[in-house]
Amino acid sequence: MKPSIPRGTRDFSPVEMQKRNYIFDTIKKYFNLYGFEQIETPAMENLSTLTGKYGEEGDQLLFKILNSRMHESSKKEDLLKEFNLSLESSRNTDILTERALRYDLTVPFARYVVMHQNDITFPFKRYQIQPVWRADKPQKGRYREFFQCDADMIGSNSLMNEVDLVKLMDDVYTDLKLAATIKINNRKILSGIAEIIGEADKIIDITVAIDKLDKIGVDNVIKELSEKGLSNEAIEKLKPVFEISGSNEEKLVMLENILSASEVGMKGIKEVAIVLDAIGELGLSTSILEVDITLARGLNYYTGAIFEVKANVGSLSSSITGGGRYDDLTGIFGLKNMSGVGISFGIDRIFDVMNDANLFPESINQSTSVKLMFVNFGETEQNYILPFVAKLRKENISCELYPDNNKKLNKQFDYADKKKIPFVCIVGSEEMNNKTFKLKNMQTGEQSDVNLEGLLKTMN
RNA sequence: GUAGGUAUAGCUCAGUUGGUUAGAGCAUCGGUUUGUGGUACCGAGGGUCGUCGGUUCGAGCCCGAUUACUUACCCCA
Repeated sequence: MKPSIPRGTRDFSPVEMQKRNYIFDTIKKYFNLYGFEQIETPAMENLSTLTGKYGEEGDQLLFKILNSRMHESSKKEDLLKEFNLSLESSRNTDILTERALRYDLTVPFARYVVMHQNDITFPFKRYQIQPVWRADKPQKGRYREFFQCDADMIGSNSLMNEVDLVKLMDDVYTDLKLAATIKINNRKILSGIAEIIGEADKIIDITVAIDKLDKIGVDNVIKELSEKGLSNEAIEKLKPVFEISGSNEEKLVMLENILSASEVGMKGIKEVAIVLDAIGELGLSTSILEVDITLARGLNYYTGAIFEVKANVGSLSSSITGGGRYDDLTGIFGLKNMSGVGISFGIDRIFDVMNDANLFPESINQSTSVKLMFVNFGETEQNYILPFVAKLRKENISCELYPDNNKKLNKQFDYADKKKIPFVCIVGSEEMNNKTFKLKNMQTGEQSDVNLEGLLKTMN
């Protein structure tokens, strides 16, 4: 049998893990620094917990888990009926599937908050670093299994949380030496636009179309909108929105003119302005903060600020971080008035960008931390060396004894070389008699006889 | 869902207008070197050419179908 792994999943080599951990550690460092506490939730959730939270598209991308032991069921007729129905259209039936793999970390977090509300002190700041699964068609920068690094604060309406998150993103990307543009928008502005032109129910079509402005141009966007059933006068009213450009402040002024009659819209503008002002005071180290009214984000649960980060380097055009504010995600689970805001770092895409642009420090291109390998000549030598290995390890020196005692020396040296182990120690009968160690520097090729003291000294 | 590309050794890939026994590099193993790697030289093993069917005297190559992988659009981290 030829081995393979499911499409959209990957194995990670020691070198890749070294690089991934470099990103994980950096993100974790700032999560802790900003006061977030770590939690974990199960890989699978009840299907009912997940459905309806991500919009139609998201629901289609859920990896559902087929119920087990269906062959033992006493309701095989019902099973068969449901199965046939599900061949006709997408449907979720408990009798066929009642669990699914998590699609993101935000909804499971909302579920967690409701379930553990008595133990939580609000506002609650949590972080979570775990894989999520989406039944998407894989392509560049898109995987079916990938890690998200989420930081959310829930139980606070303050816009200072948004400010904190922008600073956090800037800190992380500055530390990673990855030039990034943080795009910010607000769902209330989008609602305002839809309200003003009198097509509140077409808000998604409108934002999707606006999003394509720089890709396909004004004319094509208008064409697409009229195909979606937008009236000509609505499109006329929408035209000023297409013209919005300039600095962040200029954009907001233009928006104010357009949305002055919309209460929600004006509120959205004000929210963005407050965040911009605060960031203006604080300053960002390397990232650029940009108001982008075309930023829509499909996830249904966002109600306020929306964030999306793109790398300024590399060939990946998709976002490497996303997030926003959700006012009532816990409501559906029975806990009202719990506004939350959060962001999610997409570590796999960050990895791709950094690898592409050669942003990893040289020092982590090594897979092993082993400093010294002892050559293994045979059983006698092996037994003689073992206590020294233990001693070195007690001194915090990472070392190993070549495990097989019947392999030729060139084989053993080859192993040390491939693993990039910097020192090899040779102990045979001669060295045992003289109580010395023959130590070879694999980089320079130099070789010398030392006693135990000398060995420890060189290794430290 | 729509549209392209690819499939040949463990890996990365050559393979001419269809013609004898399908090749290379890397990797593996052995040797030059039984106590010395990274360099060099010599040698060995490893293939139902993704699968099924068709055209042909003859198919890795041409045609059809199918599966897997991959890229773009949509959407997303």
